[in-house]
Amino acid sequence: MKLIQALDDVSCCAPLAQATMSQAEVIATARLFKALGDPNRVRIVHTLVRSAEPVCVCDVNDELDVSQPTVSFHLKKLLDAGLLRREQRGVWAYYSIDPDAAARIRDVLDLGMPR
Amino acid sequence: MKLIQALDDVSCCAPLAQATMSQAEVIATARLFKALGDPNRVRIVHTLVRSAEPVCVCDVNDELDVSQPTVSFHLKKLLDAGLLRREQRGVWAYYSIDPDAAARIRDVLDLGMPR
DNA sequence: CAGATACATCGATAAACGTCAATATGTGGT
DNA sequence: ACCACATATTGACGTTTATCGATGTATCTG
Repeated sequence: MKLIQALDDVSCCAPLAQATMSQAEVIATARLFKALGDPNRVRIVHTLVRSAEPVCVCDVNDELDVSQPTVSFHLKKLLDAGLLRREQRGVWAYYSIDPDAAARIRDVLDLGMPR
Repeated sequence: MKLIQALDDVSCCAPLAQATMSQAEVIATARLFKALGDPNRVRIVHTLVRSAEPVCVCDVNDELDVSQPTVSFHLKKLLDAGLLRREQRGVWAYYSIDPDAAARIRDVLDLGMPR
C-alpha cells in the first residue's frame, strides 16, 4: 500500500476513471459534429431551423454564395448525417430539419458535458 | 399586388426570413464544431469533462491509441479552438476544459436551434 | 415527344487533415 | 554541466474535403 502510494507520488497523477462512452458512441458523436463543422452547413441548418416550413433548394442556393452543385454536396452531407429530411414536390426538392436532430445533438452534448 | 401574388404562385416558395446569424458567428460556430469533429478529440474532451482535476498529457496518451505527437496535435487543435486550458507543472502539462466552453457550445446550439 | 427547369452526380483540382518518425525544447535530478 | 524524461514542433505521406464546370436524371409544359 505504502509502495503503491510512493509510486503514485512520482508519477504525474492518479489513474483516470474509466470512460463512459463506447468507441461507437465517440465515432457517432464526431460524425455529427463534423457534419456541422463547415460554415455553409451551419448556415443551412440555421436557415432550416428558423423556417416553419420545409425550404426548397433554390432558396438555399440564393443564400449560400457557392455554386449549385456545392449546395447539393452540403445538403447531402447533412442528410447523410441524419440531420435533414428531404421531400420531393414536383420539380422541387424541399429540405427540413429532422425532427429528432435537435434532441440527438442535445443528447450528444449531455453525454460529453453533463449538467 | 396581385401581380406579385401571381409570381409567388409560380415560384417554389415564399422568400425566406432574413438570417439572424452574422457571417462571423457562422464561421465561429463552424470552427467550434469542426474542433469536435474528430473521434480522438471527442474522446479527449469527454475525458477532461469527466475529470474533476486537470489531466496530464501522459494519461491522454494512454487513452488514445495514437502516437504522442498526434495527441499533441489534437490537444493543440482543441486549445486553439478555445475549448481547453493548459497548465504546466514541472515536466508535465495538464489540460482541462475551459470553464466557459460548455456554456459557449450551449449558446451556439441555442442560436442554431432555439427552444 | 421536345424543350425547359430543378436538382444530383461525376471528374478534376487544390487545400486541409490525421498520422508517424525524427528532432527540438524545456524541466528536474545528479 | 549533463542526462533522462515529458511534451511540442517539423517534415513527409496518403486521405479526405470543398469547390467548380460539365453532364446526367427526373419532372412539368406545350
